[in-house]
Amino acid sequence: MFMARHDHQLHEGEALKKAARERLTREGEQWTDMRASVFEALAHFDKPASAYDIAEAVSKSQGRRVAANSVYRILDLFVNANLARRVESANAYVANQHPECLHDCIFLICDTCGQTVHIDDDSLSGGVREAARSAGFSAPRPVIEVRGTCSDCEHD
Amino acid sequence: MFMARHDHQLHEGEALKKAARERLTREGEQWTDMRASVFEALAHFDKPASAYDIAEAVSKSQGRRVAANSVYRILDLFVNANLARRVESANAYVANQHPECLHDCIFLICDTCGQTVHIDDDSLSGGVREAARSAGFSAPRPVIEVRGTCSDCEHD
DNA sequence: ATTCGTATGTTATATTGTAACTCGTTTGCC
DNA sequence: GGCAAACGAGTTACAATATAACATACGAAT
Repeated sequence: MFMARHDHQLHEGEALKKAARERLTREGEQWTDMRASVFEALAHFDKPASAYDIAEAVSKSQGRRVAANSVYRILDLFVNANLARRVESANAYVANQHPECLHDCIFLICDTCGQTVHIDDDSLSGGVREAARSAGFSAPRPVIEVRGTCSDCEHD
Repeated sequence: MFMARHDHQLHEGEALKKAARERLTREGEQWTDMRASVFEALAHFDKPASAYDIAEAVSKSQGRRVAANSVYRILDLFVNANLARRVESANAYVANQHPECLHDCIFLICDTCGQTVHIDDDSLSGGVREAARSAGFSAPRPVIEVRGTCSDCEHD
């Protein structure tokens, strides 16, 4: 089976941070220190991170106690602005590697190690959207995730 | 777009309860009073119910305090036995209307009223499974849900 | 200077989910 | 019958996730 190809850029490190900042400001929102800290913490995790994980990381990097509360607010903002995604079946968040373009994305989450890979396949997500529409749902936002075992964990 | 058709039976009321009991006993599990109560409570909700919602309903029907704890155990059993499904994006559960056959199912959840409809489309879910496999994931269990607005709530 | 909007802090609380241990009943075995 | 094993459920405690309500800080607009 063929995967939909991405010809847009995947950002990382500083480039990702810059792309995120630009995206957020283009939305008319501010790129504050706090938001930068939260984004940085989020981007440094190599698997989906809970709001509390992020609160802890930010607390460390700031040398003061940052409440989960504030992190939730910023994560909500990020999700709305397409800077981050929520992984529903893990109650956790990941940074979006290409905040400039909209996709329904598909997460593959390893039940063993928690590693999560993110694929885009607009034909699949489009099919799901269409199915929802023909059932009378408007403004559909597909949540497509797969729990399973990744190839690394399979070799045990 | 065409929907995969279901030619199997949709159960309701007593028939559903009977089908659930048969399925569970065929799995080698017991159909106890407590399990019957939980199933009944679950089946009576017209939208996904949290474990705590169910605990409350069961408490009422039994005239005594039933802890959420016990309900969770039974819900897990039900999910494993295909008597119920978990709606990940709502942290809630629904009864499976046809416990005798396996499907990856797709939930459409109205963000306004909470109503949830359940569709099966094996070509869509199969596509998601395949995408996961070709990314190296084994034993894939798709979670496909759509948040949106149902046709009833659209007319406001 | 005052007011307003926005971002964040602070505290409290609600909701969802597990862990650990106990008790009672049934079943099978001697 | 007596006993142990297996299972279902009760009970208590707690962990993890999420939201609500209100206070404070600060810059921009009037």
